Amino acid sequence: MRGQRHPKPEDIELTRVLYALSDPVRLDVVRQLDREGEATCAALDCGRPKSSMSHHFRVLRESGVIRTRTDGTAHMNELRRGDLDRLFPGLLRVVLDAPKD
Amino acid sequence: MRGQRHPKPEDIELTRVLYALSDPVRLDVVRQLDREGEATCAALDCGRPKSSMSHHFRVLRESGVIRTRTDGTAHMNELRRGDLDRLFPGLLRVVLDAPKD
DNA sequence: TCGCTTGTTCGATAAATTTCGAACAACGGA
DNA sequence: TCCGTTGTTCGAAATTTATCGAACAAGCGA
Repeated sequence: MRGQRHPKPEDIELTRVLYALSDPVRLDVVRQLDREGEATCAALDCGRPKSSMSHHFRVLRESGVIRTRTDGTAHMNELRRGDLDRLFPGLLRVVLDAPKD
Repeated sequence: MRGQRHPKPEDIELTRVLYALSDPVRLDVVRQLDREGEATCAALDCGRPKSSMSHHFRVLRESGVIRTRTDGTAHMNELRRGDLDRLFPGLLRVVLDAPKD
């Protein structure tokens, strides 16, 4: 439960971001974060065990899609909207507006 | 070298499209098709063997990103711009405008 | 029809991902 | 300090993907 790795904006790669978003569970997390702004991991479980969700959060985090902040024992997650909009203008909007598969 | 499977527009799924685009080789193919409109598989090899490229073309095709038309012994590929723009407006533009990783 | 060209398919191997229980670590409150 | 909560990390198994040579298929021209 240590400081997580977040890529610097200039290290965020399109292919990794697309990959991170290409999973239904992770996409669902992104949609929830869009609606709710911020949320703990627990609040976002998609019916999966903690260890599974932890994996998905890591993929999202290391690709640069979300930022995780430690708040007590909880981890607050939020979209890196600013960075993503700057790097890939419109991507987040397209993905969030798309009909759920 | 048979008739290929192309998903109907209503069967194109966002997560599959994102996945298809999340590979550097495939993304490169998409960029070339954007510039050149249409191209044979051979014209698009990225230094990989035919069998490898054939795999990538299939992923792109079955996800709905490209359409492949048989022309003699050659296969002409093109982006499914219309379908993609209708389903996920802006996605193609964002991806094509993004700086190459 | 023979042969060349273009791609697909098969098979096998290697690598990466996903999943999830169990153990561990950090924090904060009683 | 002890304990409950929140997540991460570890390990292992199952699945999926990527790669690429070799064999195959189809169209076209000589």
